[in-house]
Amino acid sequence: MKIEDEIKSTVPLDISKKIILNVLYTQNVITENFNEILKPYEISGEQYNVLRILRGQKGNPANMCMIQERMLAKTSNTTRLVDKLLLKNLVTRNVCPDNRRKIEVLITQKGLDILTEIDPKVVKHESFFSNKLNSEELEQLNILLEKYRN
Amino acid sequence: MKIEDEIKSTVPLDISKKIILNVLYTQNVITENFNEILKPYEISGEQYNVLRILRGQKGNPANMCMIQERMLAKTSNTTRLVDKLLLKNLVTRNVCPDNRRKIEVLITQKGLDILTEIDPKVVKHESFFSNKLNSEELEQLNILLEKYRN
DNA sequence: ATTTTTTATTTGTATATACAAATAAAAGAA
DNA sequence: TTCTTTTATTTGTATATACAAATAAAAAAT
Repeated sequence: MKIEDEIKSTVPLDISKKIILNVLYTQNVITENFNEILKPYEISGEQYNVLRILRGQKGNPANMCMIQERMLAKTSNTTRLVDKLLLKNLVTRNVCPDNRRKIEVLITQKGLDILTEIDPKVVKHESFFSNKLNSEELEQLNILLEKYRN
Repeated sequence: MKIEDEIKSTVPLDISKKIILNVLYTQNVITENFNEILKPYEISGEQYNVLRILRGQKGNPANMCMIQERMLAKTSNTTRLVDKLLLKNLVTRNVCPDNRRKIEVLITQKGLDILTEIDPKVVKHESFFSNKLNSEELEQLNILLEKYRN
């Protein structure tokens, strides 16, 4: 479906506006779809993102700054996301002994187990969208998005 | 900058995941940039979106359902967005005489004036991104996004 | 050694998202 | 006409975003 139809636009839009709307709308579709996957696990998309970053640390603790700069939304409030994960025992949080300003955050086994359970569903989610394009188109879309953003 | 660098990914990502992250991250960049434009006018991106929809009605009142289905984020809470706009006298809200379940929302002259002031900045914002691609690439990006989303 | 600046994190506040439940009027069925 | 269903909107609650200000420890400057 064309973006004009998705937002029931009455006037024709120029290509610059269509692309902006298309990126914003596609993000919404992806996110809504992903939220459905996460619902049974009672974690939000941003909380999942933090867990994924922590797993990527492979046992090394992450501090708040590190998590922040790896987040997609650079203005996410990492403190409060970690608070929520802590309540669910999916992470641990301790003051760094070398630098008492820093906080060491680690994913727990329970956190790792949840990610392992979600993993195949994430792959399916990614395929659901990417299957609609052939591999050449996928590469092209990725290149164009990066060039568009600069 | 490649998406892996933006999120400081340590492991190589496959193309399906890269595109998802790229769409989500590009949306964040576009939105942050657009928020900067709106800041002096003290309206949010979603409030701007409602005003834009109301202007598109060309004097005909819009009801909540109509606004909702024209929004980019289909789960936006239109009632509360209109509440905020009402407080700033940018819209009017009245019960529809023909169907007392429906609400007629209209943009005020003050609302139209603000949009007129913002218009050239929106064009500049759109160009800021689209200037990075030639017209063939723009068409291609638009087509690929729509095909990707289905 | 004390003061200033920088760095890391937390807290506060307004707005928005996501989703469920409540309200209330209109339309349709018995 | 009365009851039931559908439609349109509002309200409640938890979470997240956006941004500014506060806190506090480390590093640098005097």
